[in-house]
Amino acid sequence: MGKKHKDGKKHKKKKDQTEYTLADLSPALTQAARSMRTVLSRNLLESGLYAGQDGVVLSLAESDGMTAGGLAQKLGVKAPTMTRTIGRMEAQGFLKRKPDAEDARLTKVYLTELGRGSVKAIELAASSCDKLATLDFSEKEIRNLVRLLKAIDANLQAEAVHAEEDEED
Amino acid sequence: MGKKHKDGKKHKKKKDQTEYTLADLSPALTQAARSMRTVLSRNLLESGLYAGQDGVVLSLAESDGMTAGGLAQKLGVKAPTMTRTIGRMEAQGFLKRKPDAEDARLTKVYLTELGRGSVKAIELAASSCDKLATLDFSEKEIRNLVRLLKAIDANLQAEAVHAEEDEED
DNA sequence: CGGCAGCCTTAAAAAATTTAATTAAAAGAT
DNA sequence: ATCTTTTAATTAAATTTTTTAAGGCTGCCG
Repeated sequence: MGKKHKDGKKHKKKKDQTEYTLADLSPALTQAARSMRTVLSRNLLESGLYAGQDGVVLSLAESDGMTAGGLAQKLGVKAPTMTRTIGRMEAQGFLKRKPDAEDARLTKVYLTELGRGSVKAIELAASSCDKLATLDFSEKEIRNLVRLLKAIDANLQAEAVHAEEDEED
Repeated sequence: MGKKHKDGKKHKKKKDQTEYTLADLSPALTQAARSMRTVLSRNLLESGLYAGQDGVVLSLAESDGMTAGGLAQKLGVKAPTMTRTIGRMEAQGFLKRKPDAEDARLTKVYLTELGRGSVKAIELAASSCDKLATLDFSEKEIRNLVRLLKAIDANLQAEAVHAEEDEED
């Protein structure tokens, strides 16, 4: 039988100065986000947090007492998903629910001591992940990158809202 | 529609020139990717494609005859997931499997006519999405953005592989 | 007061992904 | 040359996650 050589196909690193175009954006973004989430999830495990929970803690750290719906909207998930996430996190002791005094329909969410303590761990986990991801970036590049990512989200969400209105039958 | 002027004279102490830091990266990336995928999925529906399938078509368009495992690795999913995706896409007529002549263990995957025809639709859908996302970006910004995203993925995947080796009990 | 609308939760259903186990084939060793 | 080990893909089972639909409570307004 013919012998099989399997060398030389491991890395195709010949695209050092590739001219990326707009068409490369969505796959690159998807891939980067997936890798990011993989590493971040692993880092978060040590804090007892699961994927998706970090955003809740950070949102509350920034503005405690957000409503469940507000969190859902901010984090881009549906209401039941947020309910489940909040429920689990409440069971884990990271936060607690409290009905709003003025409007009893609203469920406001507050960080507990544990939750507030976990903020640093999350930031550390995220920081570690972010640092690894941007090892060879300049600070200016990072600022620009974040700025563009936020702009992308804003541009797309404007359209998403528009399309949502279309769904009304 | 859209905002032409953004005076931003609210009594917020944040001006337009928000100083983003490394810590803003992972949430921004996650959010942007989610919004991107939401819009892209909606665009792809018209081609009969579901989420995750576009990457397969585009990979094959770039290099037809990839193995199932190669696709899985490239797209960052586990083998069974790729098997299922390929199976569904084969049933949909977008591609076909063919055992490798030299190594019968390998399943090579080739685009069909339909699959090859869908490339343009995917690129169009992605392009539409990408354009919307980067409405107000310069071309230079886009190139830089993609370059950085690719670098992020590369940096993180290096670590992901490393950690995978750690898992060996 | 009674109906309507908003917000959250629960329940049920659907989908997707991961782990583990199976089949098949190639490479290597005895 | 045969047997063992390793690699690739698939199948099966189970876990997890997300979406849709329905229910319940509250505030608002006629």
